[in-house]
This record gives sequence, C-alpha cells and structure tokens, in this order.
Amino acid sequence: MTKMRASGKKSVSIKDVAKLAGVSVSSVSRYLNGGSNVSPASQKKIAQAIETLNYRPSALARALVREINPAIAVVTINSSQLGPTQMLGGIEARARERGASITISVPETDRREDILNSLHMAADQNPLGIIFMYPDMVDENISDFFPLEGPYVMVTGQQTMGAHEVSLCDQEGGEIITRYLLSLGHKTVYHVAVPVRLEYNRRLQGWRKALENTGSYIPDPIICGWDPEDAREIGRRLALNDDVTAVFAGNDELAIGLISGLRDMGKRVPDDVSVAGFDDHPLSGFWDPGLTTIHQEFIRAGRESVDLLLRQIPQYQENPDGGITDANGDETEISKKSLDIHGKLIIRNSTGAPRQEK
Amino acid sequence: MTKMRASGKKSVSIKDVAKLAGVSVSSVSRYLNGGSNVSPASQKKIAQAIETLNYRPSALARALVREINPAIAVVTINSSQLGPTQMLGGIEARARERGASITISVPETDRREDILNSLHMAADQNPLGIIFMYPDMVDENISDFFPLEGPYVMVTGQQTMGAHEVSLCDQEGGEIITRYLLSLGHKTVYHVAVPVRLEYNRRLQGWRKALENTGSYIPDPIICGWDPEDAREIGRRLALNDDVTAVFAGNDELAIGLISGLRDMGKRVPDDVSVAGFDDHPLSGFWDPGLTTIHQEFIRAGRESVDLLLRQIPQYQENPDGGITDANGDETEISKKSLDIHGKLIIRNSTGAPRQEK
DNA sequence: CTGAAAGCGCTTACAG
DNA sequence: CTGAAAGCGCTTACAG
Repeated sequence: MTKMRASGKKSVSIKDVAKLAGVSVSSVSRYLNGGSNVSPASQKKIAQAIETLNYRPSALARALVREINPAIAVVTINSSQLGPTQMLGGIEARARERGASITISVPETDRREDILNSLHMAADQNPLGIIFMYPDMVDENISDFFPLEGPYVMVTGQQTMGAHEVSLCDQEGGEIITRYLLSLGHKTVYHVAVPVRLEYNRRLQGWRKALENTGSYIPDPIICGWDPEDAREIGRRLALNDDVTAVFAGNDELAIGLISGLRDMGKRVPDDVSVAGFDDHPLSGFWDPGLTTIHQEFIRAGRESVDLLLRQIPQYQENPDGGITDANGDETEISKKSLDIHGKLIIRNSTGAPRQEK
Repeated sequence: MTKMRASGKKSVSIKDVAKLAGVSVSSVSRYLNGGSNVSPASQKKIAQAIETLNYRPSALARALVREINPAIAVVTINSSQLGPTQMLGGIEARARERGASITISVPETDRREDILNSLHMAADQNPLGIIFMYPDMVDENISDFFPLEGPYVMVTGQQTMGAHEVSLCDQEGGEIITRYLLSLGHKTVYHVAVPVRLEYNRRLQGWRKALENTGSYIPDPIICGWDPEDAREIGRRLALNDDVTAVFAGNDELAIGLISGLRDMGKRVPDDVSVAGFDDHPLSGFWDPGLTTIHQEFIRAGRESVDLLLRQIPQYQENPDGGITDANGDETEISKKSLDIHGKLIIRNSTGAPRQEK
C-alpha cells in the first residue's frame, strides 16, 4: 500500500488507514464521506489513524471513481493581456467559492492544431467543463473546435455562438467611444486596432459602424501589435497628419503608446489630438492626461463564466438561491445560457474638442 | 463501458476501443504507449477504432496508475499583481515545453489555514510538485507550511529557505535603487512600502541598508496598500514636506500613484522630487516622465522555477542537455537547488538631482 | 505479438 | 454498523 511517489516520498493510502484503525476500507471510505453508518468507536479510531498517518485521500482516485473531477479547465490565448489576466482572477475566485479547482492551458500559438491540442489536453482531465477565453481571437472558425464533449463556455468580444457565452460587448463599446469622440466635434476618428482577425475585431467594427451611421469619413484602420512600442511608432506617424484630431486605440496600453509617439513629435493630448482607449486599465486614471476609455468588467466576466459553466452540470445546479431550473429541472430562460456584460464610457482628460480650424 | 459523464455526455473508454478493434485492452494500451509489440494489422484496426470512436485516454486514470500526474500546482497570493501574473506566464510556458500541465490555486486570504488549505488541495492532485509564489508575503512563518510531502519550489523576494528556491533579490534591488538616488545628491530617500510583512519586506530592507551604510537619515517607511490610489494620497501628504526630495516606491504602480499625488499638489517630478519604482512595469517606460526602476525578470523566474521543480523528479531529470546529475545520478551542485535572479537598474527620467538649496 | 490478471486508490451497492 | 466484492479507466508484468 505505502507506495513511492514520483518524488520518492511514500504516500499513504486508504488501506493504510484501514489497517492501522483496524477497520475495513469501506468504513474508512464511509467516514471520509460524511461518517454516516460508522460507529462512534470506529470513527474515533479512523480519525486517529488519519491523524497519525497524515492521510489525505487522493483527489485523482476520487475523480476517477466518481467520474467527476471538480476542476474547471480554462484555455486562453494572450494570457498576459489585461483582460485574460483579470478574468482569470475572477474565474479563480468564483471557482473557489463553488468548490472547484482550476487548471489552465494556453496554446503554444494561435494555430488551429495548437488550440485543438490545448482544448483536448484540457478535456482529458475530465474537468467539469472548459472555459475558453477569446476564441474569436483565433485565426480560425470557432465551430471548427466545438462541440468538444462536455460543457463549455466561451468568453467573447461579441455574442455570436448563440449559447454558453459571456460577451464583453466590444462592438457596442467601440461604437460608444467613437460616437463620443465625434460628439466632441471631431470630423472623424482614426482607429489603431488591436491585432485581432478583422472579422472578429468587434471594437473595430463598432468604430466603423459609428462612423458609417454618422456619415463620417472612414479612414483605414491602422493595425497595431500588442506592444505599446508599436503604437508609439504609429503615433509618430500619425503626428505628421494634421487631419488626425481624434484616435481611438484598441486598448489602453496602445493608447498610452500612441500618446507617447504623438508627444515625441510635439503634439499635445488632447489639445492637438484626442486619444481614447479601451478596457480601463488600472493605471489609466493615473495617466497624465487621464485616459478616456471604456471600462470593462473583466473580473465579473470571469465569475459569470464559472456560473454559466456550472449551470450546465446537474450536480452543481443551484436551485435554492436562484430558480435556475423550473419544476421539470429544465432551464427556464434561454437568457441564462449567455450573458452580455456591457462596457461603460469613462470620460477623462485625454479627449476634448478639436482645436479651432487653423 | 460507455459511461455517462457529469455533463451527461457519454465517454468512451479503452474497452470500447478494444472491442471495436477486436483486440485486447492490453494491446490497445500498448498501442497507446508507443506501439511496440503490436502487429501492424492490429495497429491499423486500433487506430481506426480510436478514430471512429473519437477516443482519448483518460488523463486521470493514467495519472492514477502511473502514480505520476504530469501537472505542476502553483499556489500564489496576490495573483493579480504584476509579478505573479508574469511569473505565471513563464511557468505556464516552460511547463508546456516540458510536457506538464498547470493547476493554480490561490488562498482565499493570507491566513494560515487558507494557505494550508490551498497547499493541500494542490498536493491532493498528486502533482509533480508545487510552486509556491511569494510565501514570504504570508503573515506566518514559512516553515509552518513545509515540508509538505513532495517536491516544491518557492519563489521569494530573498533567498532564505536554503533550498529549492528562486529569489528575486529584492533586497539587493532596494539597495541599488536607493544608492542611485543618493548618488544623485539627495540627502536621504523616503520609502513608500508595499503592504508586506516588515520582516519579509526585502525591498524595504535594502532601502534601509543603503541608508545605514551611507550614514543617511532614515525616515520612517510609509506603509501603503496595493492600490495606486493609496499611493496618491501619500503623494499628496509628502508634497507638504519640503524635505522630501527623493522617494522610492515599493513598486511601479505605487510610484505612478505617488507621482499623481505629488502633482496634485503642484510638485514637479523630477524637478521638485525624484520618484523611483520597482519591477519595471511594461508601461513604466511610457510614463511621463519615464520611471526609474529596477527591472525584474519575472518571466524568467517563472521558467526557472519549473526547471528547479522538475529537477527534483527522477523522471524529468534532463541529463542530456545539462549535466544536472553526475555519474551516480546525484545532484552535482548545491547551487542548482536555488537561484538568484538579479534585478537591473533602469534609469529613466523620473529621477534627477535635487534642486539647488532654496 | 497477444491476452488474462492484478493493481493504482478510491466508492458504492450488497449482504450480513 | 460493517466488510467483501466489483468497478472506475488505465498500465504492467506474466505467461503464452
């Protein structure tokens, strides 16, 4: 029974406990699972044996026999970005509250095979389900990856899959911030886009839509990398063009890089050009000037995605405090399957009215 | 064999494959594990069965029987801070390269019981080992938590445990940056400290040491929260004191908050007061003024901690490219058990000589 | 090359 | 209340 581990340490099993306590393995198991049908005497002996052996049941064996592993697998690309980081925090916290552990895997690259591989590795653990962050950043069609067996939820920039999805409403946000900039009096708004496949770049789409709807001139979007340094370069170039009076950057980091570039060339923000970001990075309010941006509730998105996932699992249905299932145990509202998390416009000082003509 | 999962989906097992392929379970297993001793004919049939059933071996069952779960458990507090975030990225990437998955658990609070709980939950998965980030931020003595069974590595601000530890050399960094500030001509340097238990606040200790060694006046350190807003408050207060010409903040976010507070009160940085941070946050170079700071190699720290952990596990010993074990398979160098990762002074524009007296 | 058997550490009916 | 047995999905000697 006392076997060696990979580490060379010996690990104690339920058999050891049973032997030391002088009872059967079944009894120990019963004790472990609530103690019903175990005499006080046995309980005492077992408790003692566990104590002296420093026994802990193997989560692995349990998961195997119970056919349910209380773990949530999260797969994410761009794990170092603000959104994924904050969402992971939310997922982690909510998972803990609900008694689930979390496993994370990030694909080596954006390519189909790597993503599939990550998704499969995640599924192999027989987790409660998979939370897939930003599938729409992948340069492939999502439907190619799913259905994987088992529950899942996607966190996306925009509702598209139809089910089990929490959406950050990026398009709406892009539209709102662009409109705001236009409302300030700018003729048009330039866009420095985050490096996401165009069809799935919702922020960009919102920007375009706002421009279209107001009949404004639509400049080509400028595709940027994730590095603020790239945005700085772009800022320097943009500074050369006096038609540029307002720029919406795909996220706050890029907005910050952009402002640096603009300043490198002597432009003032917002006097010469207004710059808005997206996300409401924790430091955005401290910037000088404070960044006008769209606040995203990433942490909440993470938490909600856990609930959305667990809602698909019978054992985790939480009728008591929510009325999530009806009398038949069926899902009551379609809306419970997906969720929109709306961004909020935060107006600070990096944006303002354009300078008077000439 | 085809059982239901928690999700209600059926899952296919090795038995199903064996049956469909018309061979024994053993043969399928052999096929799965390299295919030696399986006739080409069988291989074909098995491959086909796997394909049509869409079979994937259960990682759980494998881990159980092999008595080794190729997963690294990382437990961390303050998971949303820059350091942990970046380290997690490094851990994740390196773990992937070395064929391990990763599991993360963050204690609910800093209290002993919660930490122990996280540590135990991690250990219950029978992982390859545990990477414990910033144990020294915990308000308890580390030795209380270990030895837990199995391999582990700590990532700390300063080498203290003696073994299996990667240290970020915070004290050295604090000393270096304080000395730099002094070298600029400042009479002394104030410190806005990160909310870490004093005995383990290495950055603070380095600062104090530099002051002591140069015989400078040692002001009381100002304890701050993690929120830059707290630092802003402190900045406003500090602005009232004309003796304050140089401040070293416990990290870049706080430095940024501090600068905001100083400016709120009309102080200029660095003209009126120099401010230095710590970590070299990705945005620090874009700040205006650029932040003088200590660059920390968090990602590398994460990667190294994985290697340090795996080095404790026979199956992962990598003789080929490193000579990590000697002829007897013993560890050759003590130094391989722990690692110092030195920070690097980055001089930017938030610091300068003090203004001429009056 | 191949299959039957035993075993990993647990849990869950099933008879007492 | 209690123990023996079967089983979770795999792997690993062991005999052919």
